Amino acid sequence: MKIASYNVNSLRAREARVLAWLAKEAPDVLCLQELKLEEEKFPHLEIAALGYKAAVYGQKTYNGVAILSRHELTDVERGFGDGADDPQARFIAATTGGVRVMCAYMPNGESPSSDKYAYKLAWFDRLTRWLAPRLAGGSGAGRALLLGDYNVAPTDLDVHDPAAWAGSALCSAPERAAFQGLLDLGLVDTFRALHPEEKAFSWWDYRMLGFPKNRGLRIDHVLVTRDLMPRLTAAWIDRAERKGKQPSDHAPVLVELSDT
DNA sequence: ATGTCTCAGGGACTGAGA
Repeated sequence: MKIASYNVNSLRAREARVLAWLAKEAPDVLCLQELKLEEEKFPHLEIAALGYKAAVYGQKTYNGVAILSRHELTDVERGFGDGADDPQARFIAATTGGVRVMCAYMPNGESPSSDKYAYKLAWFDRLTRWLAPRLAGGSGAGRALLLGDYNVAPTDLDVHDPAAWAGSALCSAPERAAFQGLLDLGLVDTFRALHPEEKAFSWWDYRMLGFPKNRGLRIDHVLVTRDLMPRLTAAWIDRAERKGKQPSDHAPVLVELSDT
């Protein structure tokens, strides 16, 4: 079972490219972030033509997430349902192919002095509180994945120039602590588990020749429950998808799980 | 070197967000 996550930075601007990637890569499940459109504008027909069902949580202009799957999608949850009155569409979960898939677009945070940074830390706290009871037990609790654009580089190994990024949003200690808080719930960073020493990135700034100079960060992650780890056979970043004409600023990240 | 991309509003460009 191949499961992928891809921040597309506008599905409208990237539709042909994303559909071509989906057809070529043929994952069982694909989580999308930064759709930047309402569900009414989601290309349901084109996605269905490739053999996928879709659960969408959209929003005009910003944010927006979706889960695509070759299998049925059940028990769809949009947002945390925690009464926070948050209009930002950043989280969707569904059960498919025998696993619980949770797709997230974490806030960027801008800079530690920004209101957006406080929102980011609060959002991680809401996610952690939402997740804790769901991973604590019950049927299926042990077979779950949390994947998406975390907007956090967990360690300096995930940063092209740690000194330049020290203390900045995406790399600051409180954000890394929030990321660790998710691991403490019993989740594992799949890429790092299989590639403990590898310096690899999933996002490169459009500016300053970020990609040609490989000045990137690893901020897109596939976390899985410890119960799923014995099934994990591969975890990788599709760096080639960041090349070519009109790419997203992110590359897709993927994992392969054996069937049993 | 605040250097790119995307969107909305409004109908050319500016500002926001990343």
